[in-house]
Amino acid sequence: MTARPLVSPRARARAEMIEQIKQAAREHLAAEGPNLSLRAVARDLGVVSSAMYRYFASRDDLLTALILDGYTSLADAVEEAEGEVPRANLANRWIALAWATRDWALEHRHEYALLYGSPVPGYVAPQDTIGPATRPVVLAMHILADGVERGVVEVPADRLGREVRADMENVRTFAGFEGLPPTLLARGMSAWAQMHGTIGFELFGRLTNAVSDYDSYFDYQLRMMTRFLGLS
Amino acid sequence: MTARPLVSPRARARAEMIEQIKQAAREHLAAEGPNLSLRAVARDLGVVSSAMYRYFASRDDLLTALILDGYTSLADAVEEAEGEVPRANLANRWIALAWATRDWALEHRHEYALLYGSPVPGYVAPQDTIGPATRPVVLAMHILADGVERGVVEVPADRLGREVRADMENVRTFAGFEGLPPTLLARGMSAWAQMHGTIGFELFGRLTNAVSDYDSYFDYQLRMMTRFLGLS
DNA sequence: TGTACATCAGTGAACGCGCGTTCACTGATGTAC
DNA sequence: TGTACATCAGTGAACGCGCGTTCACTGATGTAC
Repeated sequence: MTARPLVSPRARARAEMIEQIKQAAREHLAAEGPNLSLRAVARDLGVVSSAMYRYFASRDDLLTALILDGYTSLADAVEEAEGEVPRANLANRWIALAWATRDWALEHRHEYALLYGSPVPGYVAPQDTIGPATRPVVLAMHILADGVERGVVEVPADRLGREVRADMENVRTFAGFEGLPPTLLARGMSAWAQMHGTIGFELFGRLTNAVSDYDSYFDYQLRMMTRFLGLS
Repeated sequence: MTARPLVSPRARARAEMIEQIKQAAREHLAAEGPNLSLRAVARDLGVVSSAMYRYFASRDDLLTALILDGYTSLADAVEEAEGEVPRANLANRWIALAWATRDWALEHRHEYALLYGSPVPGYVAPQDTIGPATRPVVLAMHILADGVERGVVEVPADRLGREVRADMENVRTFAGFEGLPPTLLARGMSAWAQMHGTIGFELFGRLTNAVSDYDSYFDYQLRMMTRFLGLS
C-alpha cells in the first residue's frame, strides 16, 4: 500500500510553475522596469501567453502577488537582521534594521520602487498587502518602545500639537505599543521618512555628483538618526 | 510705415501652441498618471496625432520639456516663498521653503512624482535638467550657510568620517558655500531627505491610517527639523 | 489490475486596442521682387 | 501694390508593433469503479 502523497505531483508542478512565473516576472521587472508585461513573462518561460491565465487571473493579480512577496521578503530580511543584535543594544538594532532595508532595496531596486516609489498607474493595492507592508515600520517602533521600557531612551520633551498627538496616540494603540510616548513615536516616523528618503535619493540617482561613497554616507546618516532618537 | 512686429504672428501662434500642448500634457498627466501618450494629448487638443511632430521631435522631447518646466516651476515657487521671509529669521526661511515644496507637490502630484519619484522607464534625463533641478536644495543649503555667517547657527560637533567629509567638502565647493561646515551640510542633506521622504509618504499614501491631519503633521516634522539643524 | 471518464496544462489563432512615428498631401500665411 | 514663390501648420492614411484577454482545442495526467 503506497501512501497518498501529501501534495500530488500535479499540485507540486503547479506551485513550482507559479514560482517560476513570479521569478521570471521579477527578473523582467529588474531588466525592463515597472511596465510588467504578461506576454514578455510568458516568452521568458518559453510558454504561450494565454498559458499565464492558468495561474493568474490577470496581469494585476500577478502584480499583486509580486508586491505581496516583496513586502514579505523585505520584512523577513529586516526582522532577521534586527533579530541578530543583542536586545539591549538599541542603536545597533535600529542600524541593523536600516542596513537590511537598504541592502534589500539595492538588491531589488525595481521591487523597492514598486513598494515605496510612485504608485503604478491604474493599479490599486488590495487590502491584504497592508499587513506585510507595515511589518518593518512596526519593528522600528518596537525598538523605540523597548528602549523606553528598558529606561535607556530619554523621552523627548518636544511639544506636540493636539492633532499630531491624537494621531500618534492612535497609531500607538493600533500597533499595540502602550509604553511608547507620542513625542518619541513622532521622532521615529521622522527618522523613518529620512531613511526611506535617503534610500530613494540613492536609488533614483538624486545624489549623483554629491555623494561618492554611499555606504559611508548612509552609515553617517544613520548615526545622526540614532542620536536624534536618543538610541545612542 | 508699419513697424515689423518683434515676433511674427506665426511665431507667436507657434509659441502659444507649444504652451497649449504642454498644458494639455500636464492635465493628461494629472488625470491618467505617468504614462504620457502623444496621441492622447493630440486628441485633447482636437488635432491629429502627427501634428505633434511640428512641435516636439518625439514623445521623450515633450517629457523633457515637462520635466524642465516642472523643475523651474517648483524652484520659482520655492524661491519666492523663501524670499518673502526676513533674512534674519532662518527657521522661518527653511519652513517657508519646505511648505512651498509641499504645496507645489500637492498641487502637481504627478509632476512631483515625475521629478522625485521612481524614474520613468526608458527615459534618460538630459544634462540641462540638472541646473533647475538643484535650485531648491541649493537654496536650502544657502540658508544654513547664511546662519553660520550670521553667527546664529551652532556648528554641530558631529564627527564625520573621512569619505563623507570629502564628499561634503566637494559639494560645498561645487555650490559655492565656502563658509558651510561639512557637518552642518550633512545635517542639511539629512533634513532634505526627511522632507522629501515625508512628502512622498503623504503623496503615495503610505501614511493613510496613521496620519489624519497632514498639515499639522508636516508642520511638526518641520519644527523637529529646524531644531535638528540648529535654526531654532 | 485495467478501463472509462474527468481534470487540467498548455496551444494557437484571433479579437480589438492604443501606441509612436513616417510620409506625401493641401491650403493658408509670410516674403521677395 | 501685385504677383510668384517659399515656408509652415495641420491632415489623413498607413506602418509595424506589443499588449491583455478569450476561446475552442489537444493531449497528458489523475481518479473512480
